[in-house]
Amino acid sequence: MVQIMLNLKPYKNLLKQHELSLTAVRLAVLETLEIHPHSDADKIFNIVKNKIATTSKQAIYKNLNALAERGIIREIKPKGRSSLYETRTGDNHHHLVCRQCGAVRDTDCFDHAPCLEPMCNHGFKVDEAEVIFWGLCPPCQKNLIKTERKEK
Amino acid sequence: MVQIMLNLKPYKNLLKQHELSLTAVRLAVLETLEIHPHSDADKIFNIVKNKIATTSKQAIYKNLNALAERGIIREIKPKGRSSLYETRTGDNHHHLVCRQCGAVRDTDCFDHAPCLEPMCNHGFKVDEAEVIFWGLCPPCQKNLIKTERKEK
DNA sequence: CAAAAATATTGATTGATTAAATATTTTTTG
DNA sequence: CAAAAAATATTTAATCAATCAATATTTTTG
Repeated sequence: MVQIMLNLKPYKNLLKQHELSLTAVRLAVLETLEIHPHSDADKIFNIVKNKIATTSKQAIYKNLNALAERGIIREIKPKGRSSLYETRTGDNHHHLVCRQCGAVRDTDCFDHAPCLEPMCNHGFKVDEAEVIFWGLCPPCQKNLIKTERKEK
Repeated sequence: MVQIMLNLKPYKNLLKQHELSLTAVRLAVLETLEIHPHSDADKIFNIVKNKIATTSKQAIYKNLNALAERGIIREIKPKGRSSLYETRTGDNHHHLVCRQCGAVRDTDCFDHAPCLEPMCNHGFKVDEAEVIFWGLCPPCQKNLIKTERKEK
């Protein structure tokens, strides 16, 4: 098991600013997301449980919602999966999701904010563009080629 | 109640091409989606039930999945909502979703296919870009202004 | 450190969606 | 066109993520 030292001070300040108390579970959730971006509640729960054996899934969910509401973390929800969370926020970056294995990768926004300008906005006041690129990650592309060969 | 006559022949051909049988429920689902784009399974179920009183939600779900798998319809899933379906496919168009009332509107893809080109693709082979623009629709913007005035 | 506020834990519940088994409809074939 | 085969529909039960409510514990504040 690898121990990674994280500086949680910036988060502690951020939580204070948002009038959120500094609880063990909350900090553990943030730490987990720093190390494992794009995790879902279940995965976070299992990781946090290693540190805080008595923790509950409910606490994980509540914290994820509280943090996401305040923009401290960001929630993405590719269809067919549970919600995923990440600490990288405020840059409107996008995601690549593998149809096969579910791998998730970040990719930058095209420009400063063109993503917030749809072709026709129907009078909508747009504040967020959520972009998911669906496809196959490199390993799954290779597996597909192997499978195709076998099928011949 | 307004009766709208729809020509379902193109769909019948499409279903044949995909080796799907022409069942009453399936055609009713397609007809419903033509008239009410961005409907969820429950809404479709209720509308279809008016025509086919004995129908089941299970049949609706199975048909939606079968049609979506073959690209005959498209599924979108804004976070926090059930899956929505539409018959407009193949043009990689995007969606505007109102945070307040949930209204959904189509908006065209920016260009022919730039949406399929993320900044950095991490070696992914991308085949679809799913874009949801979040914001407020015109009526909800007005309501917000009213509410702000009242609060003063 | 004690009171007040916020959060955590526990247990039950919801809601969308899927699974499995049987009945019915649609398609195919002679 | 009728019977067999295949596909689909219906019914009932189950799953899974996520939320709600009530009580216990922790954190914050003065």
